[in-house]
Amino acid sequence: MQRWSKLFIPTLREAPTDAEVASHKLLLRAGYIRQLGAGIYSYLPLGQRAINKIVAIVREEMDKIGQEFLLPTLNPRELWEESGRYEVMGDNMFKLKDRKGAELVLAMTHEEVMTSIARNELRSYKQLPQIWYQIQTKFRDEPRPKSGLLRVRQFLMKDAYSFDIDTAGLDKSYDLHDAAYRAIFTRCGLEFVAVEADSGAMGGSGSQEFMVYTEAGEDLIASSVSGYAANLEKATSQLAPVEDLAPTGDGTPELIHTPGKGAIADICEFLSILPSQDIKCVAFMGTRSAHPAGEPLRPIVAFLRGDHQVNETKLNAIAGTAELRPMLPEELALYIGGPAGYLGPIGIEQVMTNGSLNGLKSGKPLDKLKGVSRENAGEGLKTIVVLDPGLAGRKNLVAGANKLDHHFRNVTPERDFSTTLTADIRNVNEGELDPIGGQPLRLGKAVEIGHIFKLGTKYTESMGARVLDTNGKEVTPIMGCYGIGIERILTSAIESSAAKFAAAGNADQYALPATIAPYQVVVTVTNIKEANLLVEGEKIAANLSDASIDVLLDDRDERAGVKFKDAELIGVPYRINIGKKLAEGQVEIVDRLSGTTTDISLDNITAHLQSLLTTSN
RNA sequence: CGGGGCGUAGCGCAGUCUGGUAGCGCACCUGCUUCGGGAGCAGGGGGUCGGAGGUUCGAAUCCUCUCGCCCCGACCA
Repeated sequence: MQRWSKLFIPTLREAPTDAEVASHKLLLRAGYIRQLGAGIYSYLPLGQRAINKIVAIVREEMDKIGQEFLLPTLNPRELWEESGRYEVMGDNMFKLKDRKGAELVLAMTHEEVMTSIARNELRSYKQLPQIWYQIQTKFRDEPRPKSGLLRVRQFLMKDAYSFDIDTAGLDKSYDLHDAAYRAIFTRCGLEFVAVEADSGAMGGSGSQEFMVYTEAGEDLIASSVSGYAANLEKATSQLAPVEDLAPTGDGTPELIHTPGKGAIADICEFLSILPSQDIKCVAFMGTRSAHPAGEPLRPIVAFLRGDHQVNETKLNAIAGTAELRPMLPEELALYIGGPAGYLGPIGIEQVMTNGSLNGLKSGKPLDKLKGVSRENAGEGLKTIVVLDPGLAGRKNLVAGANKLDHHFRNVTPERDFSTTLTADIRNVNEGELDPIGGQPLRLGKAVEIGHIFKLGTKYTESMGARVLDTNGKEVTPIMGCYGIGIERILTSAIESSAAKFAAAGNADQYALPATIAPYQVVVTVTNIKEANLLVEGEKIAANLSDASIDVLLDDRDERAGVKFKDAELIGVPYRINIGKKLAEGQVEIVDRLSGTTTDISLDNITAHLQSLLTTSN
C-alpha cells in the first residue's frame, strides 16, 4: 500500500500548449512524464510504474520462449560498418567520439551485437535454435519527433532475435513470437490487429506488424473481423459487381458534346450515370528511386473507376518510381493529348510496353531499355499506362475524349485502348468487403506496437556467422527479429481509452487496463478530518494490499472533488470511495472502465474487487 | 531539410503594433471559514521577459544574429 500524501504525483490542471495528442496531454497532466527536449522524456514515478508493469508482462511471456540479455547501447562504429548499416542509417543514428577519438554510435537496434555474439559462440546445429531478447533503450535521431511518446528519440524496446538452422526452424521461432505477442498485447488490454507487412528486399518470407487503431497513429490500415488486415498501401477488397451501360449507336466509341462537365460528378449527372460507370484519369510525372541527376521525368497515366482514388504508393511500386507529381497542362497535352477534365484513354500514343516496365523497375539505365525514348519529341519518354482491375472486363464506359468539352461513350478497355499493364493502384474504401472473408473493411489510422520479421541471413551472412549442420557442413544460421515498443503500449492504451471516453462525451478522460495501470485501485478517503473515514480507509487499503492488490490510498488533506479528479487523471481503473455511506457499513466501488458505481458492504470489498480484476483481465 | 507558429513565474495567458522599468488566473506558503466533484476571503513568496549583440536617456516591446520547442510536409532501419 502506498499513501498519496507521501508520493510525488504532480498532476496538472491544464496541459502545456505543446501537447497535441490525447496521450501526450494526459501523460503530462497525470504526472507520468515530463519533457526534457524534442523527443526526450523523463518518466516520473507514476509513468515508471506503468512502464514496469508492461515490462513485467513482456518479460514473463518472453521468458516462456527465449532468454533475456542486456546488450550495450554504446557500439563501436566498425560493428555497424560490417553489416553495412553505418551508411544505411545515416543521420538517423547518433554518433560520438570517445576521449581517444575512437568513433562510437548509440545503437538503434541490436542485430549487429546479437549477431556478433552468435558468430563468436555458436558452432553447431546442436546449439540451435536460440531465441535471445532484451528490454532496453534505443536511440534514433528522428528527423521529426512528435506526438509525445509516440515518436521519440530515446525509447524502450523489447527486441528479440532468433537463430535457426533452417527455414522450418525459423517458421517455428516466428510462430512462437506471434503467439507470445498476442498474449502480451491481450494481457495489456489492447485491441490490436496483426497486419501483413512488406517483407521487403531482404528475402524474408514473412512479416507482421501489430497495430492499434488510433487517430494519433501514423499508419493507415484496413482490417475486418474475418482477420484480414493490411496497410493501406497493400490492402485490396472485393468489388461489388457493377452493371455496365448498354451500348449506344453501333457500340463503338461515340463522341458526345459535354460542355462544362469536366468534373466526374458533373458528367455523371449530365448523362445520368454512376461514377462507377465512368473512367477517371489521373496523370503524374514520376521520378525513379536512385534518381540520377538530369534523368527525365517519367509520364504515368492511371485509369480507374470514377468513384475510386489512386494510391500513390501502389502506383509508385507498379511504375518503378519513387515520387509523383501531377502533370502540368503542357505535359497532359504531350503525353495524353487532352486538357484537364476531359482526359481519357483513347488516343494516347507511345504507350510503354510491359517488358520495358520490368526493366525500369529493376533499375536498368534508361539507355538500356528498349522503346523508352519518344523519338518524335526528342525528349520525354513513353507513357506508362496503368489500368486498375476495377475497370478490367468492363464495357461501354464513359471517358474523357481528350478534347475540350467532349467525352466518349461506349469505351471498352483493351478493345478501344491499350495499356502497359493492369494492376491494383487504388485505395480501398471503408465498408468494402475484404478479399479473404468478405467482411466489411474498417479503415483508420493506427500505431505500430510490435513487428515480427523473418529476417533471413542478411546479418549472419555479412557478419560471418556459421555453424556446422548434421553433415558437418558449414551453414549460415537463419535469423528472425522481433520488436515491441514498450512506451507505445502505454500510449496506445491511453489513446484508445481516451477515444472511448470522448465518444461518450467525456473529454480528457481515460482509464488504463488494471494490468498496466500504475495502481490497480485508489482508495479515496473523502475527508481525512473525519477520523473514522481515514481509519477505515487505511484498513481497507491494508486488506487489499494483503490480497496482493496494488493499492494507492488517497490520504491527502484535500477536498473530495480534487481527489476524485486526480484519481481519474492518473487513469487507475477502480476507485473505492470511503465517505458518508460508511455509517451504513458501505463504500462505493467506481469501475471507470464500465462507468458504473456500486455500493459494497465492508466485508465484501476485497472479494468484489478481486472478481472485477479477474474478469477485466 | 522545406513551410508555418510559439518562447514573459511550475501550468495557462495578457502586455510587444504605438519603448517609460512586468501583470492576470490556476498552482505554491500563512490564517480563518468550508468539506462528495478541481472551495471562499485575507495576506504572502516566486520572473536574467529563451540567449547574445545593437539602437536609445531608457528595451519584454525596435533592429541583427542565435538557441529551443510545437505543428504540416519530406523522412522513418
